This record gives sequence, C-alpha cells and structure tokens, in this order.
Amino acid sequence: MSATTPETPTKLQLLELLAAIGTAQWRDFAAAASHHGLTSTQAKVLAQLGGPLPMRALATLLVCDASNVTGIVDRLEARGLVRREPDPTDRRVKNVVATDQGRDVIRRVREEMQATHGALDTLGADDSATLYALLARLRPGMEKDA
Amino acid sequence: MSATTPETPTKLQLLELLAAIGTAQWRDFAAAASHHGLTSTQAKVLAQLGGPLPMRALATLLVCDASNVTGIVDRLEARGLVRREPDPTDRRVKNVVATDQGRDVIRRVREEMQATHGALDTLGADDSATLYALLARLRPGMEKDA
DNA sequence: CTCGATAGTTGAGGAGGTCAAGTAAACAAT
DNA sequence: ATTGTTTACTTGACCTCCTCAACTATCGAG
Repeated sequence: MSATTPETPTKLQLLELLAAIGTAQWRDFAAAASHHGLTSTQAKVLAQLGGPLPMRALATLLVCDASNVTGIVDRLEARGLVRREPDPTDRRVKNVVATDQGRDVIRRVREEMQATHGALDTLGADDSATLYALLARLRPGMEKDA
Repeated sequence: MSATTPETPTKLQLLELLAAIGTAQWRDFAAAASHHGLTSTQAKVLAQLGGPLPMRALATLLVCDASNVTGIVDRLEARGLVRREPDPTDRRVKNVVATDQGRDVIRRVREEMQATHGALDTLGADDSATLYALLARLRPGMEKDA
C-alpha cells in the first residue's frame, strides 16, 4: 500500500512502470510535434528520413500497409517537408527525401521534448550508463515478433 | 561507428533507446489486443477500468477530448465489454464499468504480451531492482507537463 | 516474351481525434 | 426561487490514420 522500497519489484510492477514511461515520452513527442503543426505520425515519418527511403521501406519501418504511407507522405509533401524522387535504378520506386525545411522541423521537435530531456538530465553519468546497458539488454527481446 | 561499449552514452543515444523500447512495447500491446478483436485504444481504456470511472475522468487520463471517449465507450459497450452506469450522487455523470467479460479480455491481453514478458524474464532480480529504481526516478520528470 | 513478383496508388470504409454547439444537471448568489 | 455560470456528456462536421481489395507500371526469370 505504501511507497515501500522496491527490493525486488514484481514483473507486473516493472511492466507498468515501463508502460508509464513509454506513454509519457510519446505524449512529449506528440506535443512537440503538434507545436509545429505535425501529427505524431507525420513527425515519426520525418524522424526516419536520415536519407532517401523508398515508400515500401517506410511502410516496413512503420509496420503498416503501404497504402497508408501514400497518404502520410502526400500530406507531408503538401507542406513542403518532404519530396518524392524517382529512383534512378528502379522506375517503380519513389524515394522519399526530407527537404531542408523538413529536416529543420524535425530537429526542432527533438529539441523541444522538454519533459524527456529534463528527466534524463537528472541522471548522472554512472546512472545513465547503467540504464543504457540494462535497456540495451532488453531491446532485442522486445523487438522480436511473436 | 562500431558497436562500442557505451561507457557514457550520449543523451541522444539514451533517448533513441528509450523510444525504441517504448515503440516495441506498444506494438506488443497492440498485437495482443488485436488478437482479441480490440484496437490498442480500446484496450488502453479497458486497462484503466479497475473500478467505475466517469467519462470525464477517462478523457483526462487519455489526454483527449471528452467527445472522443463517447465513441470509444460506445464501441466497447456494443461488444459487451463495458457498461455505462448512472452516478448515484450526480445525475450528469455516467460511470464506465468493465463487465466480467471486459475484465477477462484485458487480463488475457496483458498475459499475451509475450515479447515484453520474455524480455523482462532475461533480467535477474538484481537487475530488475536496479532498472526499476532508475525508471522510477525518471518517471516524475517525464510526466510533468510543459 | 511471357509470367509472376514487387512498388506504388486509389477507393471504400472503420476507428481515433478535434472543435463547435447543444442538453441536462449541479452550483452559486445575493 | 430564479437567474446565471459551470460541468458532464452527446452530436455532427470534418480531418488523419489505418486496412483491405483492386489496379497500373515496372522488374526479373525462365
């Protein structure tokens, strides 16, 4: 009942905490994106565009249907944040590229995730390293598909 | 460039890792929900219903407009997973309550988050406690609103 | 060259989301 | 007590996200 020391937290407690952190980070991201007139999905797509990416690759990354990407990229393109370029080696594929404006916007969104940045700043170097190591061990298992 | 030891990870690396874990967990949750014919939003609502909750409280928890909750609860109610009950002390409010079937479904969804459970199982008691303590320190800062 | 796979789009339709407007009930307020 | 303000919820219009099925264009193998 009380806020006792978590000697050995139950898996359920850990799960709940992980979910709460994930939710909070997502809200932070969505809020920052919204300040720049973007939905969280649009921002997520923009965040993937380090370089040119075919529509299909984008759909794979987002784990969604290809037809969905068409609409999202349509709207990003209408705002001038992204361009569709023909692929020189395969005339079927269209590579999506972030424009200068697009790169600028997503950079600012990342910078403006204040809650997340603030929370991470409360951790010292040692704690950061420990957390990083633990999460890195968790990651491969989490990304395995059923 | 290579996968070097993360002596002191940069904040950006930590941020990226945290985002990846959050995304993976969310996908796991959505997949489990989908096995039971639920969207992730519906499952999320069901997960909040430990006890009766007014529509308004639900909207606050989900950080969304109240009119949105109307539709979500409509669909849950149509499947018999949830009931709207009049509040005895305030005739304006309708308390949302999970039915037996609703409780059952959300319990199974939680159990079926295999990727997440599997990943957490790779951690020993000590590591779990350490991770829990670190995340618990992060949480309050993350949930602060800008 | 033809056949089968792949990349992308379109259209239909559902779910999630917002905003504006409306109804009903609670709460003041002297 | 009646008048006015606030609160809880719903409805309707409208957008984005998302899936599925169907279509076009291109690629690649035999």
